[in-house]
Amino acid sequence: MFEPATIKDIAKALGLSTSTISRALRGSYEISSETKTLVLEYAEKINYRPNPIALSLKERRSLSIGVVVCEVANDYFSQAINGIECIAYNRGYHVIISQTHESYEREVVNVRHLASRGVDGLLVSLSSETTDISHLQYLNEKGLPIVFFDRVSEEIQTHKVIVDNFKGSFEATEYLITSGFKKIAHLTNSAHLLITKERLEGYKAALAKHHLPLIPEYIKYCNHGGMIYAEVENAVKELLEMKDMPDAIFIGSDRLSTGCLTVIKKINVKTPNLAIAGFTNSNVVELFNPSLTSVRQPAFEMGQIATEMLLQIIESKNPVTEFRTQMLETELFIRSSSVFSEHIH
Amino acid sequence: MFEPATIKDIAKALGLSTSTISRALRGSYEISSETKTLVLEYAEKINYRPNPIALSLKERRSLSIGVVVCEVANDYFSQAINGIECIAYNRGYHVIISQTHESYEREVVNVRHLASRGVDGLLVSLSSETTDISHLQYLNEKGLPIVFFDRVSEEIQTHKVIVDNFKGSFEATEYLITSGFKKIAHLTNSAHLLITKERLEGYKAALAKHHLPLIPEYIKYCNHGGMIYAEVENAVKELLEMKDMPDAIFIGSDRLSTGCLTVIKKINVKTPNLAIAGFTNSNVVELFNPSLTSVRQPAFEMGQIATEMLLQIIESKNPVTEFRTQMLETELFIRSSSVFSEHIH
DNA sequence: AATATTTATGCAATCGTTCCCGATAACGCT
DNA sequence: AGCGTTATCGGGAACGATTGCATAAATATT
Repeated sequence: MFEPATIKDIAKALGLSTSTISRALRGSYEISSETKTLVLEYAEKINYRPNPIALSLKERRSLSIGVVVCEVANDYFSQAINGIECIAYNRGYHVIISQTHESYEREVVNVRHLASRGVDGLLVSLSSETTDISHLQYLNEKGLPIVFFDRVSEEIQTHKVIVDNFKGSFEATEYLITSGFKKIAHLTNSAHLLITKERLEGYKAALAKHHLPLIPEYIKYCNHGGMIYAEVENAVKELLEMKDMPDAIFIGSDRLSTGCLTVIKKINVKTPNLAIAGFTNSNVVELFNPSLTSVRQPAFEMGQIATEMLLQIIESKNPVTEFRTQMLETELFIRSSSVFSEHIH
Repeated sequence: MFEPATIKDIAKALGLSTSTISRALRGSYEISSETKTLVLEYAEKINYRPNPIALSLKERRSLSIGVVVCEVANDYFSQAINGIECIAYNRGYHVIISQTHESYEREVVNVRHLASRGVDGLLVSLSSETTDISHLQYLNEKGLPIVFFDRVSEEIQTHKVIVDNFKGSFEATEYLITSGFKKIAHLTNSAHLLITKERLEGYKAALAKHHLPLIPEYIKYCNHGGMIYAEVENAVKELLEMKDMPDAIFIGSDRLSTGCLTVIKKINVKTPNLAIAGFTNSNVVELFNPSLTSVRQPAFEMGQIATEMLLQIIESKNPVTEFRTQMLETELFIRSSSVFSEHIH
């Protein structure tokens, strides 16, 4: 089958020892230049590539990092992975991606799998089901570098990359309010997630600032983060069937934003005065109808920063004990979905 | 740092040899049941996991497969990767993803990188720039299993998963024609790709069947597959600025479809009678405005089938010489973008 | 010419695991 | 008692690459 050339093959062919070959290939000063060129030319000829697996075993590292996300078919995460891959490949690392599909159990399995596979570090964005993080805590304490991005854990001390969820949420909600909407619902992810809490707080703060009442029935959680369509449909329907129906919905997650629009389109409810704003990283959000005022996260950049942080830990000589949490800004893109005047006339 | 327990640690702790431990852990018949339980219990206690890197070196396999696509932030490919991951993880394989960003050079680098990293096989969808496939040919001849999906090469004999591009293209074009459109342009990917040729043929055949002229100026290629916005913008503008402007555009690729809609929206051209149909796997295509009649590929299923094919080659005892090309059907989703009556009144 | 130094190379251990052998008992059979 | 058989375990060589140490030859120094 597939048998790449080894250092032994070169040694045998040239009548030298493997150590000489190894040194010649790495350009060691102890090897005569004639031998060096001899070895290099032959290696080139037979297209020799060092076996990274053997190197991993010896060097006790794999030059690969593991990524744990809920799924790749998601605008935010696929963009973040782009950023991760961009940095990782430049620094000679492979990226191994695994998806939890928002399941705690799959998260545990994947994390263990990656760790035992010998990744040098882990980039993690928690699943919406996860409350217990001992599987990560254990590995982290054992010395496996971990960096969180977006969906972080407060219980583990390590580098983290997040956005200012409170502010992003506050701004979007306030924008709805200043556009004339008074009854703003909040459709959001699982309550376990820190991002959910932070975004909820931003929403609450905006209501409070403008002296609007906080109506608990207006807040709908989707524990599967929109992975199950029925869950989103139920939540949206419940909002639209309330006797005191909201006039706007602020949505706290990427998948729920598109999910909510899909539901509204599908059930074909006449919602002339319903404004919608939400977190999403869709590149085609301006094409949506009903349109969507969006809060966009710098996904690509977050992936890049998280990867740089991880590689810093991995490649650091002495154990890293000082950790930082880098917070980036969201961007608000205003579209007609939340312009009150467009709806009333 | 991170130092997992090894078989040697167990051997030393229990006063046995490494061979005995190895055999006990694998349940060999030569080991007494007392020793077995002793070893198993101790291994459990210290949470022993076999080192997959050492195993890879010994077994000459890595239990990982490489995936080469243009990018993951693309509806079709992220869905296909979902299918790939689904099968691979169930069979105990890791998935290593690399992106070419439609660059031939990056494709060569990534393929070499993956091969030298010791993946057991490769799932490939060619970049739009690729014409020379000797980098894959070489590895394939050396015995590295490769399976193509979607963007396949005719020059390599191996398993392939495709859709009936001709038919999908024909149906969509014919639908535009029977909806009353007579001047149908074709915006498509790089001419190098087989899918481009097949989709062009389907388009041509539909025109021919309905006795419509084939106008060469109506066919626009985007050699970067839509990765560069300006390329798409130019192509669309050229179409819209023709004196005999087309009344419909049929688009041959996922990214170009959304790209084209974005251009039309952005340049804010009044196009009341312009119908648009195109290949796309967007899950939110029904939200688009202008709307888009879409040809959808069974991406998830294609990923699954390709992975099953690859694992079949990898795990086969004797060299596989009989290869098959599995062709799946596309699905046409009709939306108002291409309903003539909606535009004329 | 004898010794010191430099130059160029090989040996062997190492990483964690498996597996082909050999070794050592205990046991059964004639 | 002598032999073969079986059960149970250890030794050591792989897998591919690196590297400290030893060694040999060549050259330089006194």
